[in-house]
Amino acid sequence: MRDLAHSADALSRDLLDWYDVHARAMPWRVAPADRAQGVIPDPYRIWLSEVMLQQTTVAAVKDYFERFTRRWPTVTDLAAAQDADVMGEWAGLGYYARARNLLKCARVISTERDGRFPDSYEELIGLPGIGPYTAAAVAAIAFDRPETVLDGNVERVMARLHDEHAPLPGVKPILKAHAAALTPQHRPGDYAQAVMDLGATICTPKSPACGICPWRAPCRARTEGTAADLPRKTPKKPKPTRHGIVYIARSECGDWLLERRPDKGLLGGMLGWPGTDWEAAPSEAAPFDADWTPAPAEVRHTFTHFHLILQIRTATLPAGFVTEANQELLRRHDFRPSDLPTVMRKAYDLVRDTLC
DNA sequence: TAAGCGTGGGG
DNA sequence: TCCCCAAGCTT
Repeated sequence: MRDLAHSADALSRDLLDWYDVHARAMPWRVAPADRAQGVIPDPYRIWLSEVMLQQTTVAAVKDYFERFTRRWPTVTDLAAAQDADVMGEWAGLGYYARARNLLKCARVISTERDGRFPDSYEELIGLPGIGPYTAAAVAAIAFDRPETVLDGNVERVMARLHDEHAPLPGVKPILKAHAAALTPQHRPGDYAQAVMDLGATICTPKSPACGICPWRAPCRARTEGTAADLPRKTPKKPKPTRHGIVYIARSECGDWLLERRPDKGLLGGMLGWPGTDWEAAPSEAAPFDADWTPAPAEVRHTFTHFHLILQIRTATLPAGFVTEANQELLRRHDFRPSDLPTVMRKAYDLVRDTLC
């Protein structure tokens, strides 16, 4: 790989100068001015925010972060929480394995490390839910270690800065090397956040604002006019459409019949309505015999790798109904629709007025 | 290693 | 409407 015309020191300095002025305020972030005054970030809040931010936008995370930290102010508080409460608070944020691993990790930190987070990449990586990105991010942001973060933003910024045309994910090691070469020993925590802010606000996927970029001078893709086309990616597979049926039942006194989904797989560990598997063609699988009423509308929902069309049936639960091991009968005041993953809440929203 | 794993917003 | 994408991890 060729070196840039500008030194790594000059680049990191220019970016930190830009960050000092343009750093976005976030609930978990210590502003650069406060950091300069000696304010230290709370590793628990940095870790929690980074896990929430995996494949998730800042806008989507903010409210969840506020609710989590209000309810569980420390990692020890979180470790002591009920599984169902944590899954319920995570509902709607997606990628639910994150919530299960979050709780596992909190319990390891709480019981095996006296509630204190490790401060190095090597000790962080491999904790439940902490991979290469999150380990580097926590080490850099919470502990100001000179680790290199490589997320989608940094990949894009590096691909453009060096005009790398080879497609992701194959080119990732090259981009990581480019990023590592720029990581400074001075203020590495602020620098890590600065590169990501740059990618999120200036070096955006479409129509990047090259004219106001602190790296406009050294950027090769800007010179070549290729910025908007980078990084290249290998084409994605088309999403198939699957079908299913959910069965929403209430007892005479208003209790709701729900199921706790198995930990592994789609929506693992989350609450949901009893229903069929989701496959190419639906087949009935009612949780009990009844005169099930088809709902007039159906749920359309898209997951990471397939589209789903979900029919809904409703019925009244027979008196004396006995729940299976994975089922729960939730009293009207104990049932919070916000505890449901979005696809299940959509089904609820379509029938709630006819059942309440 | 490539596939599985959510959701909401923007162009 | 549809596709892309977002501070990735696990198996």
